[in-house]
Amino acid sequence: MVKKQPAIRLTKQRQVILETLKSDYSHPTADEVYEKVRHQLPKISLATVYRNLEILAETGLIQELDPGRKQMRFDPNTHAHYHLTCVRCGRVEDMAGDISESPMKNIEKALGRLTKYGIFGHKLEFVGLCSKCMEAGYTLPEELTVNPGNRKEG
Amino acid sequence: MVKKQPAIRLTKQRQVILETLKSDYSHPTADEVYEKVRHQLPKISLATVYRNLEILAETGLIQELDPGRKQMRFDPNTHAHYHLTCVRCGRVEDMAGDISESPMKNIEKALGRLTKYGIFGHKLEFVGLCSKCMEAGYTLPEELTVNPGNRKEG
DNA sequence: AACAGTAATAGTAATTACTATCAATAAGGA
DNA sequence: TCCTTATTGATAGTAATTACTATTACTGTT
Repeated sequence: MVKKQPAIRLTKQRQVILETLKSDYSHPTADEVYEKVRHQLPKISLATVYRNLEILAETGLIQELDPGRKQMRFDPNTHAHYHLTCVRCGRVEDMAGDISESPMKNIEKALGRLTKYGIFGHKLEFVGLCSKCMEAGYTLPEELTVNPGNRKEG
Repeated sequence: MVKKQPAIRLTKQRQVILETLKSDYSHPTADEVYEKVRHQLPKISLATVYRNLEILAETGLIQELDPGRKQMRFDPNTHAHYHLTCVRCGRVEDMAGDISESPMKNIEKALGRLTKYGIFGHKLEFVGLCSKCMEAGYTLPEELTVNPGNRKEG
């Protein structure tokens, strides 16, 4: 006898949140989604947006991104792909072209043996300044001694 | 006439924070550093610890890590190296062996041309369960459709 | 050694990005 | 339509960090 799992209801709010995100490839934050959704549902609560983004991500309908800043971002594209994050403004873009997955998978396997971790994936983020930030006069840091992905962003 | 930049004073607090971290390769969080430092300086303020960790990281004496969780971590090893994060307990380890940097550098260059970003680095994190979490009975997620680095950690 | 200028500190309030709680509401099957 | 319970809006709470402020203490100069 398998316990029946709770049905996921298709509420108006959930529907609008999903539709809004599905047409937005800017990798918005939760509050950006909230602002957009409010045009259609002015009374929606921010908590509802957070709750539904989490549920939609768990269901696999959207992807939750953690670009190494304080805010999560959300992506309607659920295929495995890499992102590019601007260290200054936080903009996130899809990576053009594709980096082959297989050599990384081999590295994962070797690592699992070496470290006794159960490795199940990796996260690869390229960081830099987007063209807008460069146009605004921001420049690349001159000297780099450490993995720049770990630098503090402005 | 170049404006003289403010001198960075070597206070007792700063000294103890640096020494404490330099002998701690567990990649501690700010509050873990705070607890350790308090043994020597019971009256030190948490804000002082945060402030100094930031300054030390900016100065390049230590490295600030963002392992994709809510808390920053700190590393006395300022050489470029990769880390391994447990998605469950947040433990961070140095990656054993070395992954060659050069192919990644080539990818960075190609990406810069493609995207018009000023790419200056990348961040590569392997994620999984550490041996302790596996011993405690936690298992790897069965099905993965997306880049697992973006999954919500428990 | 006394002084001036200012970097740094302790203590605490404020902020940010969520996350939990809970009474009221509304899907969706019987 | 009725009933069960998933979901909602409103708001309080939380964790990690950051800002603020009065006070303290270096450091170079007399």
